[in-house]
Amino acid sequence: MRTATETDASDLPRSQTVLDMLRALLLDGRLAADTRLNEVHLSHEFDVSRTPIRAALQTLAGEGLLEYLPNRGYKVRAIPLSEIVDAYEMRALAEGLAARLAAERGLTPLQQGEIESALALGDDILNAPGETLDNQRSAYGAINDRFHRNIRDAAESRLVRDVVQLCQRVPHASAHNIVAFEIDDVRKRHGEHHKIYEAILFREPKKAEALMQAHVLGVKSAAARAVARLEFEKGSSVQTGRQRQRRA
Amino acid sequence: MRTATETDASDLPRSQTVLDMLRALLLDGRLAADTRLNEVHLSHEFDVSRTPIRAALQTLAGEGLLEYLPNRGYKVRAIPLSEIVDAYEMRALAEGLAARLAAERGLTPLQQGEIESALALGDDILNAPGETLDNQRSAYGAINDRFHRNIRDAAESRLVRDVVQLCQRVPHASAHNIVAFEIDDVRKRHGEHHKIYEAILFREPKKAEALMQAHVLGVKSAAARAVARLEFEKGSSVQTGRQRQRRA
DNA sequence: TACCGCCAAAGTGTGTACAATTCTTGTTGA
DNA sequence: TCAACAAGAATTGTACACACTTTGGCGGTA
Repeated sequence: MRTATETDASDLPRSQTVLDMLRALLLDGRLAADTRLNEVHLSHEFDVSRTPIRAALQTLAGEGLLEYLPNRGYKVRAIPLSEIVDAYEMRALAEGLAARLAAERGLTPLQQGEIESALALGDDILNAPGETLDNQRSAYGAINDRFHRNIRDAAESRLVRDVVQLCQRVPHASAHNIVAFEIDDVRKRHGEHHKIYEAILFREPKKAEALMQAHVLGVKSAAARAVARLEFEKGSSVQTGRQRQRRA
Repeated sequence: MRTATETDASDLPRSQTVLDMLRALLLDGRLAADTRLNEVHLSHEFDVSRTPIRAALQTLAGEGLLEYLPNRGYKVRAIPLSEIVDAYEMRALAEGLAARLAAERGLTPLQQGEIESALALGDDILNAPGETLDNQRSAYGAINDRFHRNIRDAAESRLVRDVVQLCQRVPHASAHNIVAFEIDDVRKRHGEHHKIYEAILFREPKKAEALMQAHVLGVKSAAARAVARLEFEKGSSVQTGRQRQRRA
């Protein structure tokens, strides 16, 4: 998600590595909630001094992944389930606004090309007969990113970009979970992409906003279903392979 | 706006002062856009070492007030007018969501009391015959804050809180500008507060959300009118006092 | 036994020296 | 005159030392 050219208010050349690695750890949930992060320990772990460690921790606290306690350092913030749900609600509003602004301001030829190729690639992937479902889903993740990112870019609003980023940095609230979706859900979302693009292309701000809001909320439901399915499979039987195949 | 108890992912005891002073400078627009901030210079200015300065700068970059360039330090980010407008649009959505969530989850007796007293105080202030208009407006600022803050608290969503904070930290996009509003605008906004509170009290999420969105967008328009009026007065004549009185 | 205060250990907050990078400026050559 | 280059200055990036705060344990006292 993060690129080197992104002016991200992050920090320093060397700290960059530390920051990215720590953030990945947190987003993947590999660090338990309420775990306290010792600066000296981390500095040995990453083989740097405390200075870049502190910089990274401060940035992560600013992103809401860590909690800061004066004179007592940082600890992993516990994310309540409600916050993950809220992240989808908020993102629906923010990306809806992005779609509206994009429809108002119009697309550059480049953005238009990017989006159309993303849509076409999506069509191909979802219709490819030889591919396995898992391959289709994981390949679709990148396509999905490209579609949404180009619309956000077209909105030309830093604030919208920041808010979406804030929502995506809530652990487990990212669309990367698409790999666990039902394939029918992925198809449905892709169809919605087409409709949203049309609305933006035809300069219908209200329609684009409404469609995008519904789209993201649809993703929320699909994610909830995916989580419920995974929980069910984990808890009920060891034959997850058969169940996954039947339901997909 | 910031209190000591707020877990704000900011930073360190001593840096706190530096951070707050620098932020105030930036929000008031007292530092020109693209000004580069020299760490050594600032450390002499505030009579601390570079360490707390760096911490403050990093936090401010995270808040979007500064821009970070690797190996080249921080500079004041230029805020385009469109971003101020976007901040109101985004805040309308976020506070709308807050109102909806508050209506869904309900108010605590304490929040109910806070809001009702804010509404009553507002009624008193706006109806007080002896007060000057300027006094009324500045006194209303705190009331306004209290109303909105309690609704956000009732939403119990960290993300909503963060997004609103992000919007309010866009220079010139804060409701503190209320001191420049037409007094009739302030009266209108106050009336909307009453309606919003009713909707939340009667547990009407959709209605609360719609009313709050319209309310904040109304504030946007009022702010735009206020800015236009100030520009007009500044550019047209020196008799600002008489004009302000006539229009108010 | 329960409670209080003191002390030591651990860990964070700050200052500062030094390394690495970027910017400035003066010089040289065409 | 201008461009390219190089040396020096300025500025940021990192490491590390030390001061302050917090915390947990220990012993003494009621």
